[in-house]
Amino acid sequence: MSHLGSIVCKIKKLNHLKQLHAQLIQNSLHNQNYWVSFLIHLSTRFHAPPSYVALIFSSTPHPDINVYTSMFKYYSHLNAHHHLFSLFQHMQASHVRPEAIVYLVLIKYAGKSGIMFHAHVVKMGIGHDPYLRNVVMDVYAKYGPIEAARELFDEMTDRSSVDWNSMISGYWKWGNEVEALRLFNVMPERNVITWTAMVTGYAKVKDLESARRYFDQIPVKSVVSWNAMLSGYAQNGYAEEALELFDEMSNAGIQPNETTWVTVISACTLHGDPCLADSLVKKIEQKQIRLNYFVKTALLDMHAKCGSLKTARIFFDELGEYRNIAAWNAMISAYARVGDLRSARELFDRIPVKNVVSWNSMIAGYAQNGQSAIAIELFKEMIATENSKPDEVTMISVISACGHLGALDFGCWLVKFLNENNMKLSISGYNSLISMYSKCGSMKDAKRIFQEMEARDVVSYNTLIAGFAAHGYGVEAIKLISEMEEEGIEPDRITYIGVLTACSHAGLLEEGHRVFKLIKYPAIDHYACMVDLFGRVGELDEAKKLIDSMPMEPHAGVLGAILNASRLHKNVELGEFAANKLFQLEPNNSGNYVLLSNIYASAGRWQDVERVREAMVKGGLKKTTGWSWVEYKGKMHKFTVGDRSHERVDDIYRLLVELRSKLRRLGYTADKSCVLRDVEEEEKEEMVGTHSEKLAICFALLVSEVGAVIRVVKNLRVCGDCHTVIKMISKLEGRVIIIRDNNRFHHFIDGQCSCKDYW
DNA sequence: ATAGGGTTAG
Repeated sequence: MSHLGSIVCKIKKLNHLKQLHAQLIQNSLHNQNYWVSFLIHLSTRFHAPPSYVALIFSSTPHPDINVYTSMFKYYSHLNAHHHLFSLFQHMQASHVRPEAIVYLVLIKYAGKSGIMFHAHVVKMGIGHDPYLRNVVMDVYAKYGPIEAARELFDEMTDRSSVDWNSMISGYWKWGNEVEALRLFNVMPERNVITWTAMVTGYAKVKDLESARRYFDQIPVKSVVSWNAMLSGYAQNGYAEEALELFDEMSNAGIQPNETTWVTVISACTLHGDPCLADSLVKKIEQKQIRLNYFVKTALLDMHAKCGSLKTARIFFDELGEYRNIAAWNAMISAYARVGDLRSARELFDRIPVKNVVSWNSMIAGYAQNGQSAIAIELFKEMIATENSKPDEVTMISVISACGHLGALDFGCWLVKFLNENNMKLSISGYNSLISMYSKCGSMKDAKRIFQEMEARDVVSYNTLIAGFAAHGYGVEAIKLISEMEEEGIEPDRITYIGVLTACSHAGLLEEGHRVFKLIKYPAIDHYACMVDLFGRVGELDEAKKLIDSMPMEPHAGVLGAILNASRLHKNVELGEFAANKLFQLEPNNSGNYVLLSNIYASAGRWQDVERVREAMVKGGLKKTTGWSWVEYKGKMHKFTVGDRSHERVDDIYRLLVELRSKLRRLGYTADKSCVLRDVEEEEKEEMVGTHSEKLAICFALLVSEVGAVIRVVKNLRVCGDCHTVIKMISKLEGRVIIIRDNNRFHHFIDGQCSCKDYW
């Protein structure tokens, strides 16, 4: 027994705990309630793995209330709420009568669902226990309704500072700054916890000056106060201030704890400076502090974001059983960030219990790596899964994916979903809607959302301007500059790129020039826009002059604008100049070869056309063929060249044949391009749908029998043949057709396209 | 025993 005593004295680590356990088994004491609750208590402190703790518990023949209480605390520590409830049922089945302390732990840690035990507490007549009473009130204050907390608070005749502090934090939590401040001012006795709650509260509403003012007034700061201020800076993006405060803290002789390290590591991550991160890791190693899984997860994330993915993975693997949901999520988003969706998905599928961030990381991963359709599929899976409710971040990713596909029907369904689930959007949420509507070709809705917003930021304006630019609404884009200045929002680099692009697409030379002069320090992209503007309206000399006057070397954007202008205005010499430079800059871009060969073709220089084509083949380049999409009843349909995989393929090809005879009857036989040529030359049905665009257009026609507007959305260039088909459909059927081609929109009405320089 | 601080997603 004295040997046991010496072991108990030495317990400081998980290993010592296991030694004690082994010793207890030797002495046959391992299943006695006193020792079991002691072991579980230590397991909580030393972060023992769940499997180990479960083993200790299950080998106890008749666990008493103390054992259960220790287990409740252990599971609370792990955030394993589901275990709490099954354990409570287990306890009731074993006829162990719950005491106040059990309810306290249950209510406190089971969070929102824990409050259902309030009724038990009242029924058992222990509702006046000062600790339990505070916990009930605190849970109401945290999870709502806060009015219920206030009722309990007002009923109390003997309020402690703990009760006051719970109410103040509660009001902050619900964004009620006024009431939090009022209680702070009238409470009889404030302590360091009260002050720290105020610091956190102000940091939460991004009022860091007030937060700092309260922080400076704290008579005796605790390490938690320092951590609160540090995290206030870090969470609001002030990495430098956080690191400065950390120095101040060290100078004041305050020992950082694990939470401090987690906050400081996240500040370094935010700073994105690998050297800084390295020096921090060394500092931590020097101090030989014990790293809990929180710190390890923060380090994992730091390496994933500004170090190496390999090191991050090492941390992830090392965490083993302690791996928490944040570690899984950090690793998934790390893989997604570098485009390794397979590794990301592999981890995602292995997560034991996913949370909303897991779903969001994976959905955003797909959305940001050009897999919009899969992103939407995963979202549908998410809302069909129990216990996984999407939040604003989810919706922003899905709305963005929807915009990339141009799926307007599904976009409208998402808006309905937002309303039905009472989801409030922040400015960025509204911005994503503006972008989605613009990309789906519905500027009316984009404008409506913009006007409905209570407050806008620079991104709201930039998004709407980019939409106007894509649709060729130049005047509207220019107007927004003055509107944003009236609202007190400063235009930035992106704003001017948008407005200049809009001027360019609308052919507004003078207006664009005036806007260009407003820019204090034009960036290279602004020059590219101006070159494009000069080029499109045919002022090729001015464009060339601007390039020569630029203070920087022209990049691919500038030269691409010149090449495109040379094609539009059939200028061989300038085209050759730009193309030769572009071949050096972007050897793998087949588009430049195609443009140059088009220029030669328009000048009738067929030998040169052939030469460019040969050079392209020699360089191993192929003209890229792509996919076209059409949305029908919220589902996207994808087509490619000669595609016969669609379920309504027979209908589609029949429609194409009908369209062909209709065109022929009306005398459209010898247009240089046209569908007819394909058929008559080859006399094969497969050739009818040589281009994916044609198939997509026909499908659109087939499915939108009622609608007046057909939206065809695609990523690649519309070929001459398709252009003819589109024109004919719009004329024959009297429909408006909107095509997204090269990220620009072309509105076809009565066989006319709104863009002057389009084909 | 009860109140204040921490990692992950757009």
